[in-house]
Amino acid sequence: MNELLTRKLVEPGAVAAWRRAAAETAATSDADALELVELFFFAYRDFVGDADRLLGNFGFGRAHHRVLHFVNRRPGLTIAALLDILRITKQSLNRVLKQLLEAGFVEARAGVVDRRQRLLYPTPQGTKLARDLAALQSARFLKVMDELPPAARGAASQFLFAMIDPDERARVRAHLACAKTAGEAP
Amino acid sequence: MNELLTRKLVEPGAVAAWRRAAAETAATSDADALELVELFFFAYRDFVGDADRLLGNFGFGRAHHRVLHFVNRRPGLTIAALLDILRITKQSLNRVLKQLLEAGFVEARAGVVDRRQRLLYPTPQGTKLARDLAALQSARFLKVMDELPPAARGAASQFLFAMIDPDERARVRAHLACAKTAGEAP
DNA sequence: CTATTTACGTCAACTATATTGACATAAATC
DNA sequence: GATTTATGTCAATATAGTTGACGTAAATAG
Repeated sequence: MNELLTRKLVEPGAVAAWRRAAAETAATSDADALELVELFFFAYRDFVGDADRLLGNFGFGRAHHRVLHFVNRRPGLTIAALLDILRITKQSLNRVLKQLLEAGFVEARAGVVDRRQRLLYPTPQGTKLARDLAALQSARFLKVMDELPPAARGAASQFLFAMIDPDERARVRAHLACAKTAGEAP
Repeated sequence: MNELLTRKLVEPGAVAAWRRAAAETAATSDADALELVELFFFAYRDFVGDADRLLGNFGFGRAHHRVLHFVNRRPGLTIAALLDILRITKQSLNRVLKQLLEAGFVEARAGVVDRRQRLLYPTPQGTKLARDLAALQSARFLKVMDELPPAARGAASQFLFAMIDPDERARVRAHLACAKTAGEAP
């Protein structure tokens, strides 16, 4: 891949957007919005593709990835909290969670305050896989941030957060606040 | 929804990012990257949720949406081109495409230059549904762009494009170049 | 003009991920 | 003691995808 070519490619509707921004007429047109819709589709397609390949080696799929990821990020997570994050039914969660428990990537301990609850923790093996998966996806972001002009970097985070349903933002914020930095001492 | 609260919420890692950007030390840490991974997950979850509800009324799913969307955006698309965009097998495409054809949302005409090809076009009904779906998703982007500071708007497009695999960018660029503005006269 | 390749369709079996609905159990709470 | 809560589980079903094998008509190469 030619670097010059690559650099030149980083600007679909961005050129027009910049011109308008520069001209202080920063409205976003319907055509721009449609372009964003498609870019979001392609970006997500490639984003999840990375992890899919690694997961295949373990006989796991995306569903396992999501569970392992959030358990690793928030050790001690309850089933109810996980269901709330993933927005799936308990039957659906139970299938993949059972596999992760049996394969020894996640373990469940009875809750101390409420013994009905099952608190989920990653095993050392689970932590390692979660870290490897996170590394793949983080690498994409780190590379992207490197490609982007410094001024655009903070904007990416703002943009994604603004894309979340307003009534969901508080929940996401709470999740981020109590999340562990992945890959801490296993 | 309290406006003040909402405004305050638009800044997960963004605060830190801004401080660093202001301090001219604009490196992106692993922790920031992880946060972006999760924001991307939540943002995409909500993004597709909008359209899912409308599709349900027609007995269609996401797969139908994607096909209809790209046929509407690029009338005259061939099966091969569509397979290349969606990255699924022809068997998988055929199932949903057949349903869209039978339901009268898409029609296929034999290619003029190569009569083996089937050129796909939206019917008036298909155009309407595609437009309604696009309107839902565009609305989210338009609202987001409105929430964001003008300087961050162009960055969103740049960011998403940079998230796409480098070897895919030329293809995406070509697609965007020859795409029709959705919702043109049916 | 025959041979091969290409663009597409189709049958079949299978996997992964989700759903709804009903029922079970143990622990917490009223 | 009755009820609610947190979770597990059985069963049936839907959607979206896969691989593999085979068919057919049209374009193209020899």
